[in-house]
Amino acid sequence: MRLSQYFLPTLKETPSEAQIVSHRLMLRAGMIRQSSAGIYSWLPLGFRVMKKIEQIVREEQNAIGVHEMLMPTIQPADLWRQSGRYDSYGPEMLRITDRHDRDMLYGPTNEEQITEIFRDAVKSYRDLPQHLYHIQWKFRDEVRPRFGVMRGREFLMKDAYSFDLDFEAAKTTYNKQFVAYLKTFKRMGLTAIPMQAESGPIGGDMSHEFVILAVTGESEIACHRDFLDNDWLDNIDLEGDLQVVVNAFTDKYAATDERRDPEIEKTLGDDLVVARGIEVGHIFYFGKKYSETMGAVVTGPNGEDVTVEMGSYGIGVSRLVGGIIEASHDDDGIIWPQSVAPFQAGLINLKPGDSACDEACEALYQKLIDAGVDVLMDDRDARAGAKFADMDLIGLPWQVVVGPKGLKDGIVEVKNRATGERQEVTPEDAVKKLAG
RNA sequence: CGGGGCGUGGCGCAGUCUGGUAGCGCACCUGCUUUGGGAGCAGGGGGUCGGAGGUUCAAAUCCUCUCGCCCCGACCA
Repeated sequence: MRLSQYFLPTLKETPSEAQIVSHRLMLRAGMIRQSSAGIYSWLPLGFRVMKKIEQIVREEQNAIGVHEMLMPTIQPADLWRQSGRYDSYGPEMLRITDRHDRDMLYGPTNEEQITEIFRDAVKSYRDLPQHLYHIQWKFRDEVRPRFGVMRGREFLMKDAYSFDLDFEAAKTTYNKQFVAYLKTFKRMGLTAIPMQAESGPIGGDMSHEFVILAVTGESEIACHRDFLDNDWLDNIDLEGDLQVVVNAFTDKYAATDERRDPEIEKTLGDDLVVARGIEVGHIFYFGKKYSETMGAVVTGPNGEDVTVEMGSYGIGVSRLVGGIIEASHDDDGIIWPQSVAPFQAGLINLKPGDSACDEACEALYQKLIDAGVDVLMDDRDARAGAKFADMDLIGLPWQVVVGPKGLKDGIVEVKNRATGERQEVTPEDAVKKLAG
């Protein structure tokens, strides 16, 4: 991509409404613009990151055999009357009336919708288990949206729903998602700690929040120090026995604020860490809560009616964009992990109009593309300082700087955004380095 | 929803107390000079001060109402 032809409206100054670092950086880096409180437009750069995150989530869901589908954003109120949640959900639910005066709502979640689909289609235990997900926009009319996209009213979420015949099967499904979540967040360069959590208005017994640590985190958490000194985490074979992996994580103490246990914490002593975290995922087993109220029943092996066991598994996709920035930035801007970076590298032409620079950049640009490197070339007629500042701000993992001075010696500079390390190499070596 | 703050050009702000029809920096346009970490000089365009009503000879400034946004708290992916 050529920056001269791209839409990247960066800001030198921070808009006054943005307080926390991810919100500030997302506005300054031209990733988002606010439409109204808690509702954002995603500009090209931000959209790319969100799509990268979405794709990682998708791949890990597909890998455990969950099937992708898509349910609507607008749902009929009657569906929610069946579960009783139309009345209990409260003002967080955005209620709409259509032209025929029918009660509708903008979905804050999709348990009712998926349960209706399931119960109308699945009648025999032979068709179990079923495990489905979609990645769709949700709306929750928060009283007080804040923190930019981390606590918006409109947000993109992956939510999966499982249907099993009995508790044992449901537990296995839960474990699959548990491990899939570990892999998903790890791929994004995050350390997400599974924590015992309240199951909230969705209800249920077995529930874990996946929390990433950040000083600006929204809530306090407590956990065993081991989660931070995470070399043992790297030694867990995520491909191994599910229950063993899940136990490895759940055996160590980790709890959200409302679930903390003073007794256990006393025994931990110096191993106790209290920190702030951002919830990026939440998995629930809630048994028959919806299957009972909505009649999701199959015929069992002995001809008896069996009310199915359900669970739901959410990941805040749009929230993760902000969450990753909270976990990975410095004074100059964002530092994207490779896997979610909007481009892998930035190519800075320090002197557009200079034929040596132009030719070297065009050649490098093409070679990088040919080598499969997603590159953003800053070919704007701007000053060097502005280009460096913008490139640091948008946080691409690598920067290749091409200027007249280096070119005299046949050299370009490769900078690692995360470490700040710079190397002077030939253009050929630069391509090798980035492609490798 | 309780408490607090703020709305003045694209962004950041001053001016409001002590009314006299708008200013600064950045950004933008033109020209010249510059060119390896957000350039310099000169010239230029853009706002009627969130909105409505009121007081006054005169309102960004005073009064009333209203809308929006932000922060703390309660609540939440």
